[in-house]
Formats: sequence, structure tokens, C-alpha cells
Amino acid sequence: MILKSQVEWALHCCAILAGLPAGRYLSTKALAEFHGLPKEYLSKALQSLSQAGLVDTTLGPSGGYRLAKAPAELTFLDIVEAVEGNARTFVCNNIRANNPCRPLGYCESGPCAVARIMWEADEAWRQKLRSVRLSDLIETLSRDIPAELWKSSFEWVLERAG
Amino acid sequence: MILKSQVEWALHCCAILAGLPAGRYLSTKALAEFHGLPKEYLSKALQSLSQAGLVDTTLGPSGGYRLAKAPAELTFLDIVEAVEGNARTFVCNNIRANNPCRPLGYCESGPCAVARIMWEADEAWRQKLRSVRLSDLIETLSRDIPAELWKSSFEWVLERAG
DNA sequence: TCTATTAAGGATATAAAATATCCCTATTTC
DNA sequence: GAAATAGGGATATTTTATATCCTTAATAGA
Repeated sequence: MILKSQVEWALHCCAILAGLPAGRYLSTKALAEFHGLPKEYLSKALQSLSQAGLVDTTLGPSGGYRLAKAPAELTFLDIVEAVEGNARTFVCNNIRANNPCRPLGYCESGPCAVARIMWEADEAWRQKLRSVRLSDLIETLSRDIPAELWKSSFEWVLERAG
Repeated sequence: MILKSQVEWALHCCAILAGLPAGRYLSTKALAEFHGLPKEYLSKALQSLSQAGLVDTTLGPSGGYRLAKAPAELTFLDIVEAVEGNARTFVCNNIRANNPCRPLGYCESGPCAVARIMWEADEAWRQKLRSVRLSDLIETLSRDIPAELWKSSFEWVLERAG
């Protein structure tokens, strides 16, 4: 069970978009080049963000993507679910229903105990992702990344932002 | 990102094995029949449990599986990881290394900030699974399942336990 | 000893999901 | 009008999950 690499791509792209001045857009092409990713496929991840309402888009030359909300209003969970979907990571196939000892017409009172526990763990994962905002990531990155590289990256992006 | 159905199978099988009297074994065939699962494929899940040391096995007629530890000493995480593996659910491909602004020979000081956060969420999921013991599941099941069905299932298993 | 039954595990087949590319359309900028 | 863009459909490739089959070694019981 491994998350799609598109999740990683979407998170890094949002981090870049968070640094974009208000009103500017950044294209798939620029985001793909910056991260060394296949443009066409990255485009699918960005479309997912768009469909989820996390980013705004515009067409034409100087078109591209920008965040639809402030970085403090975007959580990791928003981004992960936009790309990966919000289906639970554990699917209950209700195999208890195959118990040969069951009387005919027997009906469960509620979800399977195994599933309930697995879903609680799933929820713990989501809760953690929900607790981290994109602004938190930016803050961490600004501490992690040398000022020199931070600055040159920002300029690289600005040169290509429409 | 969805867990293998073998995880569900393994959890239910462990719940059954937990009810087995000391020294008795239950075969793949019985476990498959009880849960309505393909015997050959379920066998792979049970082999995973065996390789992880969660169950003991014995060969021959009246052979099969039994728990290697008390239900209170077995956690959900033990079982999930035996089947699903213990690799983290988020893989960092370190795409930041493709940043075209990086000076040559630049070397990261530590893991990517994005990965660190995703790994914390992964750990929150594991921590929750680690906090639930097989004995907790049994307790819940004994409350959920009607006494009648609980009893007949127990007898069904006993008839087939070697 | 012989036979039936079992787990272990290798080989292979099938189905589903992830990864990726290509192409066409509508929109926007210049 | 030309160039660049996002959106999205179609398709191909690779990887993973699911499933079956078969052989081997061990064990229990007749």
C-alpha cells in the first residue's frame, strides 16, 4: 500500500505555488521542469487539484495555476485527498457474512469490528494530515533550505510566472 | 492506496485462532471455508503470518495454525505488517534534487520536509494499530456477536481443529 | 510401512491499478 | 491570426494484487 507519486508531486507543486505573488500563475511546463517531472502526467495531478477547488487556473500564454486559498487554509489532507481520493485505506468485504453457522436471514447490527478498528487508524492518519497546513510546510522549508537556494528558486519561478 | 484484502483475511483468521484451545491447530482449509475465501490464496496470507512468527504451524493430518503468542501480546500492527510489509506508505523520490537552481555538488542536510510530514502521518496510523491488541478485538466481537452464533461458530471450529 | 493430509513455496496466469504518452478542443494573450 | 495554455479522452506500458496449480517434506493414523 503506497501512495501515488502524484501525491508527492502535488505537495511540492503547492509549495511552489504558495510562493507566487498574488494574481500570477505558473504553468504545468514550469512546474514539471522545476521538479524534473513528466509534464503530461504531472498535468493530471494538477487537474485533480483544480477539480478539488484547491487551485485556480487560466488558459492561454501566461496561463497556469495558482492557489485558490491562502496557504494557511490548505491542509496536507486537502492535497492528498485531491489526488489520492478520500476512500478509506481499508475496505471491508464483510467476510464474516460467509460464516457457515449463520442462521438464514441473519442481519448485521453494524459495521464489522475489524473494519471499525482499521477505519480508526485510517482516521488517525487523516487527522494528522489535516493538522498540517501548507503554511507550516513553507515555514519548515524556509528553515531547511539555504537562503541562497531559496532566493534563486523564487527568481526562477518569477521569471516563468504569467 | 488500499490495503490488500489479505490484511482483512489475516485479521479475521487470527480472531478465530485466538479462540482455539491450547495445543490445537486449525487448517487453511477450515479457515478458508469458514470465511468463504480461496484456500490457496489464503494460504499465502497465513504463510506471511508464519514467517513473521505470529503463528506456529504443524504438518500432517490435524495440522494447521495456532497463535504463537497470547492474544494480548499480538497487536493489529503486528498482523497488518506481517501481510502488508512494514514499508512506509509514502515514498520520497526526492524530487527537490531536480531543482535547476541547485549549485553543483549540493547535498541535502536531511530528509525532505514533505516526506517528514507524510511519515509522521504514517506513524500516527501505525501507532493506532499498535495500540489495539488482538484481545481487544475478541472482546469487542464477543459483545457484537449474538451468543448463539458465537457458540455455534466455536463448535464449528472445534470440530475441525486438530 | 503405507496412505492421506497438511504447510511451504515456486511457477505461472489473470485482473486491476499506477504510470505515462499522445492528441484534440476551447480559451486566452499578444 | 498565431502561439501557448488547461482540460480531457484514448491508449499503451509497467507494476501490483489476486488467484491457481504443482511439487516437496513432514506428520498422523491405519
